[in-house]
Amino acid sequence: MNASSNRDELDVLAELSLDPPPGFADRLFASWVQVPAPAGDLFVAFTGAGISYVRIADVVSDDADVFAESFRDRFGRPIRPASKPPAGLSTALKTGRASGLTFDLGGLSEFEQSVLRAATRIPRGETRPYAWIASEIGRPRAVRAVGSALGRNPVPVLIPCHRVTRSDGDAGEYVFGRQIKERILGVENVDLGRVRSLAAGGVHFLGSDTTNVVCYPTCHHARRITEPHRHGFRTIAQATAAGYRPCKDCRPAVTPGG
DNA sequence: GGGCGGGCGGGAG
DNA sequence: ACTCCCGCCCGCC
Repeated sequence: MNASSNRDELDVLAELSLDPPPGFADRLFASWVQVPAPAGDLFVAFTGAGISYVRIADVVSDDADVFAESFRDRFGRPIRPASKPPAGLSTALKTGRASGLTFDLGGLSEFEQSVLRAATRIPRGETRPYAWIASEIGRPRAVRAVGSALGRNPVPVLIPCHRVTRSDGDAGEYVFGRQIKERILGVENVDLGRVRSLAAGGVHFLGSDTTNVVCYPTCHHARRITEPHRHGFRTIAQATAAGYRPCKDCRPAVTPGG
């Protein structure tokens, strides 16, 4: 290596560092914001493609540096504070609905993405069993795999995997621990204890004999059924045999075993 | 009501 | 490629 070729290489490097293409920094760096949410402050990371990573500040760490470092560990990419939150975030937090948000879920498998998409369809104040997700995505026996996929949800709270519970009314596992899951569901006004006591009595679905529609117990329609018209069912098969049809909103699933 | 086997995607060898 | 193992499960003994 002689002096002149060394000179050329330096020129090339200098050009790279002095003249970055427009938007280069924005493509290199992801962005983060801290926003208040009903269940506590959220750190939200996003790229040009959408929201890619969420942690609950109080639960993991209030320290933004810790969040930024965990993002870099996971995605191998730098991140810096954003001047404004991604479009639709404040609305999504107010309504508890993820529609209107764009997520960057690159790196997840098709199966995982379809599981997360199904989870976004669970309204605030309601829950669905893991088996419901499995049924929604056309893989009715992949119930446990659904749990595994939800366990890898990079954007918890915004994609509400906390609204997926065990069919016996137990909250089930959660990235941040089951206590946090129960706390968030409490904030969202879900009465899990009621689901649990119904399930303990063998009731997984509620129907109204005025509409002949059968729902999950937390469905907003089920909650409006007055006591004299309320009928419990162990399985959807039993409900349909009794002349009920599945609710079009909560779409109770015919479970493989029942 | 706890324990057990069925079920299935993903990651590690 | 194939096997083994693990996981936010489910329903039946």
